[in-house]
This record gives sequence, structure tokens and C-alpha cells, in this order.
Amino acid sequence: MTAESFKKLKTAEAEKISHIDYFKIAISVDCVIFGFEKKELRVLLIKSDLEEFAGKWSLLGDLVKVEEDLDSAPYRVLRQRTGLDDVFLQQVGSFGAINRHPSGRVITTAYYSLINIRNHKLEITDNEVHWHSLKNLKDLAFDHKQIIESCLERLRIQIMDEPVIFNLLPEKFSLRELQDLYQAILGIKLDRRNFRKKIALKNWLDDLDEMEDDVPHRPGKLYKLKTVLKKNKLIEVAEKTK
Amino acid sequence: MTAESFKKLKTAEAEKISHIDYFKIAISVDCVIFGFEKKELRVLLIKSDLEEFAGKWSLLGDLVKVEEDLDSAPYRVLRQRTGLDDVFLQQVGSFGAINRHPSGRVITTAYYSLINIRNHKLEITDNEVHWHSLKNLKDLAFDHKQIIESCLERLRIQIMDEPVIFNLLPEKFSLRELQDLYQAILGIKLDRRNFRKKIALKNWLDDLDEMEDDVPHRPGKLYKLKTVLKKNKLIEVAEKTK
DNA sequence: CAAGCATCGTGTAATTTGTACACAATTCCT
DNA sequence: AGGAATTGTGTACAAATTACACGATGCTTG
Repeated sequence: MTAESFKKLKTAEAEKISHIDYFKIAISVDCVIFGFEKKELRVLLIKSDLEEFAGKWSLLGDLVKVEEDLDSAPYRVLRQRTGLDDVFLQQVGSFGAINRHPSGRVITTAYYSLINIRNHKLEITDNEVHWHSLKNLKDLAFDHKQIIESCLERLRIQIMDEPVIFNLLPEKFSLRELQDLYQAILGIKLDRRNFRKKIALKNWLDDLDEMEDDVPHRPGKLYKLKTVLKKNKLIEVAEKTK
Repeated sequence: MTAESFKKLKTAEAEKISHIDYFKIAISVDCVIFGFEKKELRVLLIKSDLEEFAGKWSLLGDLVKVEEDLDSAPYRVLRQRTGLDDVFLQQVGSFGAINRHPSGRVITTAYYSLINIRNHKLEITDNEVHWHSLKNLKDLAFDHKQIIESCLERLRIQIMDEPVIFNLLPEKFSLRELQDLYQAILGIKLDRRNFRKKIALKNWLDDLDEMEDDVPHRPGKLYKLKTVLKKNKLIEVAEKTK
């Protein structure tokens, strides 16, 4: 920021009237919360209760508080709105077209989150909240469709190199489940043998010497993410964004 | 954003007093402007004239105006502060730690820009502005060191797949210049034969059938970026970020 | 309880991509 | 004329990617 604009800022703080000139923009965060169920990637949306967006779905978000770090805000939103804590969250980008919010100037920073739908039972407090398949998303409020696209794009890149995808799966999972998940995210079919070879090469998994027991066909082996990669990697990834 | 916080927002707009509660955070943009000279990657910095940061260097930035899109703000900053127009610019991330700005709450969105130092003669208006080598960066104001790191990281990824690096070079350049630039950005040496093979494979360049004429050794062929990739690609890339 | 179904687990050959590495030719400089 | 710096080019080896098929296992159903 320039010295000039900074001086204006200080002046603004002193005189409440001109203050308003320099703090006319509100800032929010929005969370694109991905989940995986029935072989489909899903996103958690809430019914918007803005008059302008009656009946439309929107992301979970809130204004950033003065006394909280930007990157902490989405954690608070998730905790307050879904009861979720300790989740994978990563900043994706900021969206600030003049007219993106119908009732004022609001710039939002988007975060994406990966959670395991079954493990984390949502404590939904207020409005209608639902998991939506990514396929037929329409009638979203604000620019939330675009925000979701950006997050999906980021997710696709990230799963290729970093062990983040496991946040979407239960502790124990089979290679088929993992492959189904990759396929759902990437939107393409993968060759089973080559997929397994590639995953083996990455050395992310520990073989649990256990078998699936709830499938209507020959059960596969169960695996889990190597413990070393678990929290460490999440923290690393989170810090990159800061 | 939730309906609840939104209602607060509307109330705030009506009553100027509580207004202040919801617009206490200012938003700025900061530009990490990369250039290339003497085989080194450089970044354009300005002497900070905040008392708190006396003598330190900082990025070019400014508060976002109420009547401008977030993504337009960095273009304005560049135009106003350096006279540069029509440059490559891409959003990288937002930084919003509570105490990152010593005199108030300011969240900033960082953009990186690539310009050709020789072509674009800077029209420097006010403070001291200088190109700094990325090697001995220290004593930066705010969290600008960290912001530069993030932008560099993004740049490194982006040059591998997308033809953005050419924004740092003159219209006509030799493969040696291109390789020197890749090396400066990546911080590693590359094998010349393999490098040329890889570039050839990407099919980004047109051979100009011209030779260098200002070098103290055997001159190399000159190339330019294929015209198709030039503006198109920039626009594509820019739009991805939005 | 047999037949059918869905999935598991596994390997090889062909192709593409990445890496390491050397030498003669050109131009400038002195 | 000799030295310095750089150009331009190819090959052999290793690693990664892709395409592709079959017998074994456990569950479901009739």
C-alpha cells in the first residue's frame, strides 16, 4: 500500500465520517466443502435466504471479523455452521467483482474443504443444508457456481501430487473406493491396473491386512494413509497458502 | 454469506454508526512485479514511507476502490505507479493476518506480474522505486517477503506448462536467453540439449530466421512466441483467476 | 447348491518421456 | 592467428506411461 493511501487510512481512523469512505467494502469467506458419497463428488450448500436469491443455493460463508485472521475465518464458519472441526481447508482465491453481491460491496475469499461425509455427522443448526452432486448444479446464488469451479480445478491439480484426497475417505478404504473417488473428481475413467501401480509408486498407503466386509462381491484389501503423511501433510499444505 | 450476517450488513448500511462495526477491515492489492535482467530474476519494490517501516522496501499496492473490481485494482496500481498498461497479471492469494499492517486491519490480495524491463520504461512518479534481485531480499515491510515467496512459487509452477515466461523477454530472443531465464526462476541449471528438445516439443516458438547481433560470441538464432499463443493465452490465464 | 455376477489381484510388451553426456563449427576479441 | 564463448546437434539408457486379459473369490439368486 502506498504512503498516500495509508495516510488517508489513518485520517479515516481518526475522523469517523471519512472513515466510511475507506471502509466501504466488506470482506467475507466462503467454503466449498467437498464430500464423496455414492461414487459422486458432492458439495455442501445452504438455502440462501436473501430475497434476491430466494430459493437458490449458496456456499457456507460469513463476514470476516475484525479480530480474526483471514485464514481462521473459514474454520470458524465450518465449526459454527456444521460442528466440524479439524478439517482440511485451503485458500483458493478471492472474488471481488463490483456487483457480485446484490446488496453492497463484498469481496469474498474462497476456501475449499475436504471432509468425510460419514465420519463427520453434521450438526446443522439453521437453514436447509444439503449435499449436492456436482453434476446438476444450477441456480446458485452470487458467483458461487464460478467459485465452486475454481475450487474443483484446484482440487483436480492437488490430488495428483499431494495426499489430500484421503480426507474424503474413511480411515480404512479399498483401492476400488480410492479409484472411484479419483474418477469422480477427475471426471474420467482410469485403468485399474495402471491406477494401482501408480498409487503403489507414491507410497502413501499402509496395507492393513484386513478385508472389506460389506460389499456384495469379492472383498478387497483395506488400506490406510501412512500416519506420517496424515497431519504433517495437511499442515504443510495449509501453510503454503498463507 | 449467511442471511444473518447479511441482515447485519443491511442494517449497517442504514445506520452509519453501526456501519463501522461491519466495515472495519480495509482491503488492498499488492503487486509482485517480476522482471529479468543480467541473468537474474528481479522484483520491483518501492521505499516504504510508513514510519513503522522507515527504510524498508515494499510492494506496489493500494486500497481497492469501492467502484472497481478487485481484479482491476492491480491494473490501476500498475498504470498509476509505473505507467505500465496491458501487462500480464494474475491473482495469487490473499493475506489477512490480524497484525500484518501496523496501523489497522488491512487484508491484501496479491497479484504477480511479468514485464520486460527493457521494453517498458517505467514512468516513476513518486517514491524511490527499484528493481531488486530476489537473492538478497530482506527488510521488507509488512508480510511482503512472504507474499513474494508465494508468487515465486506460483511462477515456478506456471512456467512449466503455460507460455507466460515470454512476458519477461523481448519480442525476439535466443534460446540461450530463454534458458537463462528458466534457470533464474527455477534456481537450477538445465542441460542445454535437453532444454532445447523440451522447448521444441512444446511448440510455442516461431523461428525468425534471424540472428543475434549484439553478443560477444557466436550468435544464436532468434525466436518469438507464436502469435496465436500471445494475447489469447494471457486472456485465458487471466480469466482462470477470476 | 449351482450358476451368474461383480470385483479382486496380477504382468508384460510397446511407447513415450526424461536424463546424461561430447564434439565440431561459428563468431568475436585481442 | 589463437583463444574464448557459445551454437547446434544425437544417441544410449533409464524411467514412466499406456494398453490390455484371465483366473480366483465371495455374494446373490433361483
